[in-house]
Amino acid sequence: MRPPLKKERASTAVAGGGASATTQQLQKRGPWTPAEDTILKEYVRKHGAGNWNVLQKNSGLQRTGKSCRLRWVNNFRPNLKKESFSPYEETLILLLHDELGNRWAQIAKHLPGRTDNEIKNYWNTLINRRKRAGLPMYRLENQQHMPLKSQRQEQCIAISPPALKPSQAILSSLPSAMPQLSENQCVSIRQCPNRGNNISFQLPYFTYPVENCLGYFDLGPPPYAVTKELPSSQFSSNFGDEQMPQGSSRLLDDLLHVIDLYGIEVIEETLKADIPTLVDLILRETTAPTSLTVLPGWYNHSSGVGEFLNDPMAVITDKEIGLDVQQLEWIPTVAPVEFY
DNA sequence: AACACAAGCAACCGCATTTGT
DNA sequence: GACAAATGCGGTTGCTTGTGT
Repeated sequence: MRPPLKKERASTAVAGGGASATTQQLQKRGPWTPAEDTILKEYVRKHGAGNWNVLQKNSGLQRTGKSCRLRWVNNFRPNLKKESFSPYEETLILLLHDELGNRWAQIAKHLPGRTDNEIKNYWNTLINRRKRAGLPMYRLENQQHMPLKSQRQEQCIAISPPALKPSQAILSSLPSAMPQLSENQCVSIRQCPNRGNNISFQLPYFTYPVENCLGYFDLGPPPYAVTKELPSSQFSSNFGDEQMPQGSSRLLDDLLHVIDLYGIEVIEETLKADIPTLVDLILRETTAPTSLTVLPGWYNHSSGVGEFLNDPMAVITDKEIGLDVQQLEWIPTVAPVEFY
């Protein structure tokens, strides 16, 4: 049985905002009926949207002007989209929320055909889902905030750039049961306190799910894990001493995914005004002489992993860091890795 | 089949801002 | 400029629907 309602909706209840209690007591509340919708649409067709209180007085609708406006804006406004959010729209919401916060109306202006209400609902659903799953929120203030450089120095023995471009020695050392790395895929080797399904590198910015881990080298405790490089880790490392711009690495991954799908013009056109810092950094990085190259199909949406290839000259090999992979014991991960 | 619970979404409420007089 | 009404916005509620037991 559902819990007792805190406040039952009643047709005689006093609604908020504007009109007197006497007037409000006559107003109908709750879900709109098809008949009411027809009256509303017909009135707006004849007289246009706006003057909602006049509409309420002249149309015969027993609804407040506010209620009429809300019903129109959220359901009958021209060019409203009815389908679910696309991955592009979802990404835009994440990015814009990171920049603008809970300013739903501002966010909605960047998503034609979408209402602030549905964006707000989408966000709240997303947040609740992540809470239930025990996942962190996207915004930086919800994470431990440290400059990336110091994180790397403390936590990693090798991280991009230079990424560890697998040499033939590494490639040939992979057991046949493991998915094969291609020549141009980048990996990192990091200390890893544990193995199995719950591995985490315990970095504020990077929490690698198991599918990003290709396997482990035993160099003596602790074990070292080999991971595919997320786009953001490749990308952000080129910022030098700069801190990560607003947004988590996952957020940057999502944005790079958008660029991969729709081209860099998309972010220039739609996001430049809202998140200039992040967009500027991306534009700078992607147009610099030693530009990074997004490989086609680097992003696997289902697993959330991807590849981002550095300038070939910036990549070092296992030999260059003196790692003799032939002497290492290779232990496959529990879960197979999806490759593309 | 009946019930309990969770999730998603439409609508409400109160406050802030804008517009009209 | 002062005031009132209209409109817009964001937080919240509670209804509907789906799923598990």
